[in-house]
Amino acid sequence: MPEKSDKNYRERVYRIVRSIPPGRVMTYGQLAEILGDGYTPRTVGFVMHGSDDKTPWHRVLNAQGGCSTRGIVLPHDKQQRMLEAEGVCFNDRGRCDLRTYLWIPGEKTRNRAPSRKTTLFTN
DNA sequence: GACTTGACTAGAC
DNA sequence: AGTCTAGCCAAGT
Repeated sequence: MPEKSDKNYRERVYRIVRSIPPGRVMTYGQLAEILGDGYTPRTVGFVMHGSDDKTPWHRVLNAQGGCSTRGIVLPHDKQQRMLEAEGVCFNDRGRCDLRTYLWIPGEKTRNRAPSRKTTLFTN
């Protein structure tokens, strides 16, 4: 149980993000839900903004399976490229299939399903 | 201490 | 399928 220290929750976020294996991705909402203490995707995003090089921030995507870097200093292509290097396939719209690549902590690693026509989860 | 901004999301139109 | 709105929390001003 964290004591709700100032920067404790941030480390918690980093820790979770670091636990994401290569070739897998997580969403801000998912992270917020894991944190649970009333944290929201916004907060997670803000934390990720100050992530270190040790944190695989590129494995964190938005709920739509795309990069929400909002064109700050990070070229969205960069993140996509890094993920592609790890085996994540993106469609023409720059979105990956979360149903296939979404990582859920605690779940067993399952083989990556073959690209099923790049159908989006929320059709 | 109030106001604004931000690497978000879900729901409504 | 795309656009708009409201809710949410933390940090900076």
